[in-house]
Amino acid sequence: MAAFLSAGLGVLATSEPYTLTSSSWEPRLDSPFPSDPPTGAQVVAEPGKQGPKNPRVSSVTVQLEMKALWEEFNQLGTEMIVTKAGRRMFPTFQVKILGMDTLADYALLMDFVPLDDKRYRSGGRPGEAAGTAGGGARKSTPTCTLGYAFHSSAWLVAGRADPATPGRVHFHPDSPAKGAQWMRQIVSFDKLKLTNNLLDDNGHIILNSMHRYQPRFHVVFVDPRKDSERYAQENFKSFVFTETQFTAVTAYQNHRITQLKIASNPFAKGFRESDSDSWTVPPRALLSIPTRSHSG
Amino acid sequence: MAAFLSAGLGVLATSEPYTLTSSSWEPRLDSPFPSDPPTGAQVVAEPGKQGPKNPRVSSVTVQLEMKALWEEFNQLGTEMIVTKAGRRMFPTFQVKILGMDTLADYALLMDFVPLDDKRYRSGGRPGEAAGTAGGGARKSTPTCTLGYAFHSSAWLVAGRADPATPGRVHFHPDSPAKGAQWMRQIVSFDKLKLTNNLLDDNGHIILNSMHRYQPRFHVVFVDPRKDSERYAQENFKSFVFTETQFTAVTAYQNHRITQLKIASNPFAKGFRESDSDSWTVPPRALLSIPTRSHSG
DNA sequence: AGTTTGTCACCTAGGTGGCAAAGT
DNA sequence: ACTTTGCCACCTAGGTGACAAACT
Repeated sequence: MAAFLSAGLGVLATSEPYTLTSSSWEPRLDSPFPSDPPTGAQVVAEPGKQGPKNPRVSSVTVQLEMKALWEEFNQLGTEMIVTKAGRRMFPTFQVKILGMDTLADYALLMDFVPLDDKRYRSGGRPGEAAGTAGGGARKSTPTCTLGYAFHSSAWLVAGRADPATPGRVHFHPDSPAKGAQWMRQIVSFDKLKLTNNLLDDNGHIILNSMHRYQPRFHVVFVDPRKDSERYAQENFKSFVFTETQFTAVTAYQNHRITQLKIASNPFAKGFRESDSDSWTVPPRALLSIPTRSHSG
Repeated sequence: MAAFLSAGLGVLATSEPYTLTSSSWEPRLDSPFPSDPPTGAQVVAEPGKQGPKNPRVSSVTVQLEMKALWEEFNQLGTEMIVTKAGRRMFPTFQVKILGMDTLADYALLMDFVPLDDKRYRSGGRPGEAAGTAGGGARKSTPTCTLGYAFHSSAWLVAGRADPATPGRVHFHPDSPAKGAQWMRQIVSFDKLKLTNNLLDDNGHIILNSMHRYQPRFHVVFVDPRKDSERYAQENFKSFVFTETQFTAVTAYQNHRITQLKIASNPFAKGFRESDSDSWTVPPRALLSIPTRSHSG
């Protein structure tokens, strides 16, 4: 299926750690990680300088759904489980799209870029978190080990990142489709799964456990011209929502992340306490995840 | 989504009762309905004269999956439940496709045409089935009320067909896709649902209960030419498998149909008797229904 | 009397985190 | 000591025919 786009994908560099390309920022206090850019500042991501763009994509605007929930997770340091068989993300990455050419064909896809070149570990005891890290190449000073309880204590830099995994992308299953179709309702990436299996042959996204990642969202205009490869650079637009960054883990490290997942993910309802009034998330966070269908 | 094809759909006439356009046939004894053409004779349907065709579709060949199971149902007189919310078909219509241009785009769709202009009812007592039908406009003589037990007794003609329902079509959700993708594995129409709700707004197939229908399968080459509407007639090819014809019902009329559904549909396992050895269907009939996915 | 509707118990299919055990 | 794996109970989500009640 993805053959129609393969040429255009070369333009998405996925190997180097992601850095914000636009706007300045100041250190924030609510992140458990050093040197984090601020989040939640923009409703619609500013993709920064990407060169001249086809108006078919330059006018496209994207809105992150469940933004409040993402921010709630991000303040604790979002973790996403990776398994051999592949695990969905929660929250699910969902967007509302505006500004497409209703009659043009677009493909939507996601990929994940490393947020830094570090490997983390969940070690030590509270108090010695900042000082006793192993043979790490830690450069920046960890500014905060805030008031949340880790499974053991805190995130420590454990060294340089493991070799980069194959930089896979995930096409939304409905790709390609007309702009009108994409804009009709919320687009949900609920089929996307994360795995730590380097040999995965199910097409899942391969990530290294204990590493941090930034999801990216790409809108690609399917150029009908025969020499469309020549225009690949102008025919896509990328969006980054910093509040969706996360640490890949094989088991949750921060117990408050676990509790928030249980409180907000319908599939984890079995682990909720009987009284369902003590949620920290608003009820709308529990609304069912919209899906898109072609058959209508 | 279907906009790219709407012009081409006009060529599919769905209003008049379907009749076999090719080959001769003789009366058969295993059908509970009068004047039924033979079934199961051809592995691949012969669509008959459809005018000159684009080689992109003329070389396409289609093989019905679960053929043995379809025939088993057809010998009893297949019934399909229709509900207000929409009900899936069982068996599911599934095909294996050969002969497509691997690089060309195709859309696959189904529609349903009336098999005759009659309305049926499930009336009378055994023995008086053939003679005492109500004020029907019955023209042909019912030849067989074979050795199976109806809920009451037999299918009687109850009069002329109700006004034809809106002739909806169901696009396979993966449409459009490359020939290579369609041929990679079995294509399953398991998202298709039948309804008796004339006001249905879920895009389901609308049928009249107590009427007989012939499912049809259409392969449409998505012509990249700007004036593709001009070539609509040559760009599609239709296939009919007579063993898939059925009567739409709101509740099963033939108890042997019910039992065969229970025996062969995994979702009806709850109604099976404890010993699972007394099936009349081969174990392969119970294999899971393959689905196709774009995300790989 | 025949047909349709809505509810139900019982399934399939698959997404949760917990947890013990294994791995490193 | 920390991380990963496999299995589990418990969910969501939705596909079955049975059945009683309603409809016509």
